[in-house]
Amino acid sequence: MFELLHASKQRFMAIASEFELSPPQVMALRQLDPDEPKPMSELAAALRCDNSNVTGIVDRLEDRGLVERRAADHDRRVKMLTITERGLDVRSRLTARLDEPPEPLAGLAVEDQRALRDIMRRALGR
Amino acid sequence: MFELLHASKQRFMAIASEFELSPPQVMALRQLDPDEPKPMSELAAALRCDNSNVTGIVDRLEDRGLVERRAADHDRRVKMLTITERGLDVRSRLTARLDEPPEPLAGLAVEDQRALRDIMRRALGR
DNA sequence: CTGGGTTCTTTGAAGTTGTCAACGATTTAT
DNA sequence: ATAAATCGTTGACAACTTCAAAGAACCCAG
Repeated sequence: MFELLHASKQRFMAIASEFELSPPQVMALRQLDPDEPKPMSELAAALRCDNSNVTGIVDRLEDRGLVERRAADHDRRVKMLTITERGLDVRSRLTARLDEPPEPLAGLAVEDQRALRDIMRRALGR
Repeated sequence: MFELLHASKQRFMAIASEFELSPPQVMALRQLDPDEPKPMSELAAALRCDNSNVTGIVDRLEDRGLVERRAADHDRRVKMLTITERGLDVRSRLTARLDEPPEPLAGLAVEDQRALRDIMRRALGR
């Protein structure tokens, strides 16, 4: 189990660096819904980290033109995050890459893959 | 899958902070064999990070008296890492805690757990 | 045995992540 | 209208990470 987790982490970081993104930046991009702008605090909650941390992460994503801040209509304190066109392109290639079955699992028999999927569903409660 | 990884990471960090250790410190302690001193470079390889990185991590473990550096007999350049008595105590409690089945998996039926174990073995080539 | 190249660890600089406390702007409740 | 709560930012600090460069020790000619 530990082994698998470590391998997955390595894979994740390798894919992240393919796009010259740090792991938290990938997580942020992943969380951002292309159709639905999301406030900073919501992203912080999804990432389970402090609000002030998200400030820096978004700063760097914005510097690369992948994300945009915009003041919300209903409350000028909150900043809504939207993905730019470039961000969308990166995001889609990134998620495609991440959704590929990881190498150790890809070699499994189809029946094993199905069994694994079903067990996972039961474990996570759906 | 992603969900499970994220949950596992949270669990790992929670257990690490129970012992007031950072994740890399836990990884280092885990890698260290209580019976067999290991050189810094070997630890760096196991952790898949730069040698210079290990210096700092071991510094902090040594400050807490969990680990000791000792010059190797055959080559005074290499520093062998040994676990102190306190380190051994922490390490054993830590691994015990980490080896407990994670919550989402503990609730599975015994047959599912076995099937999962078998599939994992096949995936990792045993 | 002496010198040059190699290897192991450390140091320093730089960048990212992470937390906490404090602040400014804004909103909400009294 | 004033006070309290909320959102994002900033600043301080600690840890991790990598890279380049240095120091110490080793090894191998010559």
